[in-house]
This record gives sequence, C-alpha cells and structure tokens, in this order.
Amino acid sequence: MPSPEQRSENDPNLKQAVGMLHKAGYRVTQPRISILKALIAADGPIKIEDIHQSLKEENCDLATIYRCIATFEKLGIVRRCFFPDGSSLFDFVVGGEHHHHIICTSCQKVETLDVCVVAGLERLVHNRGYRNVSHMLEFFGVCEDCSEKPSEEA
Amino acid sequence: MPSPEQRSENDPNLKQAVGMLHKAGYRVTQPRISILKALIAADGPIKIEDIHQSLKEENCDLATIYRCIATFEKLGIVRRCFFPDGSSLFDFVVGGEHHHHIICTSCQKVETLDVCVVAGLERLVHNRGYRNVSHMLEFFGVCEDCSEKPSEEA
DNA sequence: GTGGATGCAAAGAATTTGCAACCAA
DNA sequence: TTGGTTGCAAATTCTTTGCATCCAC
Repeated sequence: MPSPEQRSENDPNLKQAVGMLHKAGYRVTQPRISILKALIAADGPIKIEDIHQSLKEENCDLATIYRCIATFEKLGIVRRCFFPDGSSLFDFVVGGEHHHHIICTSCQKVETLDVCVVAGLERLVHNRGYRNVSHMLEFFGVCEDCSEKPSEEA
Repeated sequence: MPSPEQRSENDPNLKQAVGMLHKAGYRVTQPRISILKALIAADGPIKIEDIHQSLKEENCDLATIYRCIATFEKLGIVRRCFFPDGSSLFDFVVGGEHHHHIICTSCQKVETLDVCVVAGLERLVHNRGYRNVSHMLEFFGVCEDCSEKPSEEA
C-alpha cells in the first residue's frame, strides 16, 4: 500500500506538470517538485505564504517560491486568482477542467464552481481583434456558516 | 459655455457620489472631491499612482488617496479590478451600468465590455447559501495594435 | 468648537534582485 | 562540466499607521 508520500510522487498531474517543465527546458529541481506538491495538496487556490509554511521542513526560500510560481504561471501550470482585498492566490490547473471560485469574504473559504459560461465570451473578445485571450472570474459572498454566525464585532 | 472645470463640478455622477459620502456620514473634503474627479476623468480603471500623478497640483498625499479609495470602495463608489500581474485598479461605478473590461496584456490599454452575462450566475451562488454576492470578471488579451506591431524584443 | 480627515514621516508587508554556491542535465 | 537554480540578504515597491494639525459641519 503506497504511503501518502509515494502517492504524491506518482500523482499523474504532478507528472504532467514536471513534463511541462522539462519540455520547456526548465530543470526539475527539488524545490520545484516540493512547491508543485504543495500546490496539488492544497486542492484549490493557495497563498505564497501558505506554500512557504507547508514547506518549512524543506527550508525552501520565499524568493525561490516567488520565482518558481512565476515560471509555473508562464507555463500555464498555475493560474493566479485574487481575493477581494487584492492579495494573490495560485491555483494548480494542470489536468483539471477550467473552473472558477466562490470566495467567502468573511472566513475566506474557497469553493470551486465547476461551471464556466464565460468561455463563450472569449470568442467575442477575439472578434474585437484580441489574441491570446483569457479571463478571470471570481465570485465573492458571505458563506452560509458565516451568515448564520452572529457577527463577531456586533 | 461651461469650462471643463465647471462641467466636472456639475457632473451628475460626481454629485451622486458626493451625496453617497454625505448620506453615509463622511465629510466632503477637497481631497475627496479631487480624487472623485480624477476617477471620473479617467473614464475607466485607474491606478492609485496615476490618481496621485493627476493630482500633483493639489499636492494630495498618497496616504490620503489610499484612505479615500478604501472609503469609496466600502460605499460602492468605486470597484477594484486587477491587472493580470496582480496590481489593483479602481473603477468609478456610480451612475453606470455594471460592466467588465478587456485589458491588453501588452500595452495595458483598457476597453470596456458593455455586456455582463455573469449576473445571472450570482443567483446560482446565492442558491448555494452565499449572501452579499458579487463577482469580478476581467478579460485579458493582446490587442490588435499590439499584435500587428512586431514584438519589441524580437 | 469638535471630531473626522489630512499630511508627513516612519513602519510594515509583499515582492524583486544581485551574487556566490550548488546541482540537474 | 556548466549554465540554470537556489539561498541569503539587501533593495524596492506597495500599503498602512501614528500623530499633530487642520477644516467641514
């Protein structure tokens, strides 16, 4: 029976991401693998700082994480998304369907919304003469748990 | 014939925003009016730094701009939106239709997209138990001008 | 007159960069 | 072997905060 360690080693999405690095001519280093695993384990958007926390055993430098994430973003391995306060999160998108999120503005819980009606609109943008079109869509709201709870500051 | 100065004084959207400030119990100060005018004049999303630039005659402090924008955002006078690199822009939304943008990832030109098919989806999010639902949608792409130009670094 | 708002300066947070040592290919 | 990558530390950039002064109400 594979340990969680082994399972994550064999994760097909990890393999695919590593393949993308390799094919693009980037080196497959220990820090990069660790960061990819952290992104996959997060199973949703995650903050740079949280990646750093989850990698404190590996002693991976923050600057390295910023540099790797920038590389991953360029290769389309991760996608940047935003909290309403402007902070950035990164979402591992290899091997998954295009999707969006619902972010609770109170507890910051992130839920995945597995529909995307917007993709069709990209065609419209393309017709306006734009190339390499992409989009970013996030929903914000107060989740059920938070709205049932009486406000802390009340 | 009114000068541009006078016209902006009488802008109904400015008046409405000022009314919102007033009704919420905030003071209507010179810096706040100047910042609102800069936002309106921008006619689209604008960076904090650009507001600061356009107000250099008024000698308005950056800290003041940050504080005012935060107030405006809370009152729904402006809406935050994002460049793909994570930097924040602010869009004056009083008296306008809900809309989205197409941002050129090359020259950073911002175009307004006057359709919003997403509003209907907010209902879906609401049905999941979320309250105070809002959303953020931006399109990114390389505009016609930029894709016709041969790349600078080529 | 009075409390909220501003300007200034300093603190804090987030992100980037230079460079020598390191290691994946 | 060798150039891409990392860790460390310093630099930059972005944003917030404390506080005395000021002004909108």
